[in-house]
Order: sequence, then structure tokens, then C-alpha cells
Amino acid sequence: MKISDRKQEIINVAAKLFKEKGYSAVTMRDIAQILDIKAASLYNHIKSKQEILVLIVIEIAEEFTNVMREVVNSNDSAIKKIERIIELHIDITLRDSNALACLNNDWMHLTDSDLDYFIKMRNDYEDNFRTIMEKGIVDGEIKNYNLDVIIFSILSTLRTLYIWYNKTNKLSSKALTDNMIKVLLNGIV
Amino acid sequence: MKISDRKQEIINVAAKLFKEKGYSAVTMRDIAQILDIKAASLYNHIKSKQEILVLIVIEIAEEFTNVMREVVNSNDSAIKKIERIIELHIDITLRDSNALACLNNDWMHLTDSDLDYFIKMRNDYEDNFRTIMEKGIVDGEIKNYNLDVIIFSILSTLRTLYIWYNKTNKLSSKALTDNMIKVLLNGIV
DNA sequence: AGATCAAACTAACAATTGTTAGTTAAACAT
DNA sequence: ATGTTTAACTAACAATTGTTAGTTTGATCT
Repeated sequence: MKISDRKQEIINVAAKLFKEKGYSAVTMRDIAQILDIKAASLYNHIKSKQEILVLIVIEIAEEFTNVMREVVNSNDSAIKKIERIIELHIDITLRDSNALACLNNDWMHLTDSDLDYFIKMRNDYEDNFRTIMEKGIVDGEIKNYNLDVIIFSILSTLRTLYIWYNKTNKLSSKALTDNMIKVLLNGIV
Repeated sequence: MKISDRKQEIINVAAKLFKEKGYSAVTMRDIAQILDIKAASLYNHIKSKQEILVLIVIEIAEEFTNVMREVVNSNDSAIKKIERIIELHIDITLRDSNALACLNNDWMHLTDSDLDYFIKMRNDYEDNFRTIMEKGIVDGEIKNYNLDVIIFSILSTLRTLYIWYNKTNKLSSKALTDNMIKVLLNGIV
């Protein structure tokens, strides 16, 4: 069953509000007000507040999971793989920064199987990233620094791009990607 | 007026819960339950839920502000200044990761003058960081990549260290600092 | 024209929220 | 011993929360 236009509209408004104030601080009345309807009317389109969160978070998480699977199974060099992951994060950030903020800040408000599913995807993602880095170090493509520090420093930057994206729309997508790859891979010194 | 032991205990418990679920999702009854008292009893020690958040966030923010002022006014090289900032973030993360999580995730729930004060401190902090980087580039210590990308990639890593800290307590404070400096400054390739 | 359906509405609900008022009991100071 | 402070308590509040039930309206289809 496809998501109707109106339902998608509700999801988009919710994502924007969730980003600004966090899931718990946003009320159904807040969402409704922006759409110029009453809170009860939202329930003609969505099952619950929870469902909105699930739809926002899980879709993005699955996209990360799917692209990561492609990358990790490819025959590219470790560096090329990392570059593709950087591009993935930038691409999604430019396309839907609100949903990305929800994924980062509000995932813990998922419940039961949705929460389990999300955590499994996130763990798999990090494991795959680690696999890429490990092979890169073994192959001599990547310096032999502490693996946790390497993984964290890159992933944390990519994951929080959404915070920063608005400020720098001067930069084109391509220029952003190029600079980010240089800074993350080659350092600044 | 000093903060009493009991008050500090409340603040610490609150910070832990705020980190786990976010400010809005934590109730006064949640905080009280962990301390094995009733929610109303909290008000013998604190003025409001808001006050708890202010005490958590502002104190840490002021520490960042103060150390940054020292660093930026010193005669160190740009690289040495950056290293000192990295050490500052790691130090505070190891000392109080819960409060740091609040600062990152719940600052938007501050109100009025507290919110203004916080935002001013954060802007000043970023401006100072930018000043250090600009001078570093002019002096040829730092590569001439896009300034925004450089600033963001380093700051985002330092700011979200608290997410990651638990997982890697294998690493000593010194080893963590050394590796972080290497990765952030020299890159991984 | 009449039936159908989507999407808005009003009204209300039970639960939960932060907080206040007033009370009690123990520890401490005089 | 008596008065004072500290820190817990019970009880209650007004507001807000997500959600449901039942109704209305307008457009679309037959």
C-alpha cells in the first residue's frame, strides 16, 4: 500500500518538528496546527504518533543498510569504498536532513520490534564499516591507528552533517563531497 | 550558595536520564523513583525541572567557554591550540559524559535568558575555533581546504565523543588523546 | 439524483504532567 | 527540654497528552 500524498505531508511536517524539539516534545496538536487541521483529523491518515516516527526512521535506516551492503560487497579499494560511504551520507543529508535528525536523536523512542530492527541495522552498518577499515589497514591503504578512533571520528562527522548543512549551502554538493573526502582521509595538516 | 550534596545527586540522576531518553521524555517521577523518594520531595531541593537542565548545561558550557578563551589568547601555534581543544573535549567527556549529552541534545529546551546565554557561548566558541583555524591556514600550518568543512568535521567528532565513550574504555585517556589527535590532524591515509 | 467515500470536524476520555500546599518526623542547635 | 531546620511525606490541582467515537461536508462515481 502506497503512502498517500497527505500522509507524506504529515510525515514531513512531523520530521521537521521532531528535528527542532525532539519526538517527545512535539504534540499531535503541534503537527496538526501547521497543517491547519485539528489533531483528531490526523488519525484519518496515520495510526498513531509512533507510526509516524517508525515511518521516518526505518525508511532512512534501510537505505543506509542497502547501500552499505552494495559497497561492502563491491570490488573497490578500501579508500574507494569509504568515499562511496561519504557520498551516501552527504546525499541523504541533502535530500532529507529532517529525517536524518530524527534517526540520530529520536531512534530510542522506537518500541519493541521496530527498536530491535533499528538497532540491528545500526550494528550491521558499523560492523560493515569496521570490516572495510580492517581490510584497508591490512592492505596498507590506511594507517594503523586505533581502529575504534578511526571509525568513530569519521562516522560521527558523517552522522551529524544534518546539523550543519543549512549553514553552508554556499557549497555545492560536489564541492562539499570533495572537501569532506580530503579532510576526512588526508587530515588538515 | 553552594549546591548541596543531595541537590547534586538529583542533578546527576537527571543528567543520566536526560541522556537516555531526552529532557522532555523524563518525568519528575522518573527522577524521584531512582532516588527512592516521591516526586514532590524533589522540590525541597530544586526550584523546577527547568532549573535542573540549566544547572547541567550552563556549567559545562561555561567550562568550554573559559578554557577556549585561555587557548585562543595563548601564544601557542595553531596546531598546539587545536591539540589543547581536543584534550579539553576528551577531558570533559571522561569526567561527565551525561552532562555533555544534555548539552548536545537538550539545549533547545532552555528558555529565555538561559537559552540566549547558551547560544551566545556556543557561537563564541565556534568563532574562536574558526579564528584559530584561519590563522593556522594563513601561517601555512594547516591545509587550505574549505574552512567550514574543516571546522565542522573536527567539532562534530569532539562534540559527540560522549556517544562513543563507553564502548572504548579499553583505551586509556592518554592513548585516546594521542590517537584522536593523529586521526583528526593527519588523516587516516 | 442517489450512493459512496475521503477527510475534515466536535466532543470527550483517561492518563500523565509539573507543581503547590500543608503535614510529619527526625536531626540539630540553643 | 525546647525551638528550628531539613527533607521526607500525602493529597491534590490544572493543564496537557494521545486517542476514540460519532458527525458533517464535499467531491466523485454509478
